[in-house]
Amino acid sequence: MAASDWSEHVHAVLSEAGLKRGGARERVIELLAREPCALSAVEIEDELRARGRPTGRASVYRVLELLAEHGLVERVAVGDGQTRFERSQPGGDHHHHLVCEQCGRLVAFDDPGLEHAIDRLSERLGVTIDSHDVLLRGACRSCG
Amino acid sequence: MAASDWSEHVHAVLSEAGLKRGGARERVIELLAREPCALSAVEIEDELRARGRPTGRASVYRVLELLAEHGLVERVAVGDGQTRFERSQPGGDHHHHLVCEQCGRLVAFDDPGLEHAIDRLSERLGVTIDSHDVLLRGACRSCG
DNA sequence: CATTATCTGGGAATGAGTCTCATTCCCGTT
DNA sequence: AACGGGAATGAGACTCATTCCCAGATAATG
Repeated sequence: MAASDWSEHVHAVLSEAGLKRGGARERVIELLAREPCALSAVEIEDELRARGRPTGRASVYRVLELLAEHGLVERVAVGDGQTRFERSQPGGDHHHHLVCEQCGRLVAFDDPGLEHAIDRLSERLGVTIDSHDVLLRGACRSCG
Repeated sequence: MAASDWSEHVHAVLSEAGLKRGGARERVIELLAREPCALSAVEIEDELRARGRPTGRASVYRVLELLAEHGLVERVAVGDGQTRFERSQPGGDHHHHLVCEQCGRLVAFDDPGLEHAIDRLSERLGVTIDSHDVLLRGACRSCG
């Protein structure tokens, strides 16, 4: 899904939900569309200000919350005390992350074996799993 | 590993590292030894005060940091804005958690299949994995 | 028991995230 | 094009976990 497709998809979903448009929303969506890397609310606020489009903190958090509610972004926790957000893949596809302890870079990956193991786990434990997160810590290929 | 064994192990490791003893340290260690469930620093501070052994906030955080550095406790992030800590198992054994979205309870589990999937992943991606976290969100057996 | 490095705790500082509320904006209706 | 009401926005106060600072207490050692 290209950035522009994602952004169109977002607008379609939000309009479908009967929501109006607004400057702050457009700006945050546009930024997320162009920067697929996981961004924190603070980074988004700073980046928008740096681009000469200052946007209220409350609005940034509101937009992120709204997008998350509609499954349009995913929260990514990498263990620094901040919540990061990145646009989610279509069709329920999702990936996880490796945090490189040397360079701090975030490496995305997906793995059917891992997903399968989690599915089986759900049955074994007799619980319902709505969602899951996996975070690896280590050295990325360049640093390892 | 029984609680008392863990507590002895902790004292052995810290003494080996040439550290002195102190009241705050003893109190936090004792509490963690008896309550294997993942506790946050705030909960620890409150619980100690409730037991009539008030302990400075800074000391609680310092002890937890110290124990974590020596691999004696593990940080558990469940996505509320707090870091939780629980005594770590011997021999590198470890488990993961399911957060019940209904009752908020934390359910611990382990799964060789999951660990295996992560091991293979390391090879497939060509990266070194030092540690990993898995967090499931869903409904526990009583709520599901 | 003197010495000294370590430990402790009160409180101020920090920083992410939340809340409030007055103002502004969008958009269907007139 | 003007209107009206609900939605969206933003400034800043606020919460709350965590960190920092520093002066005073304490444990181990000789």
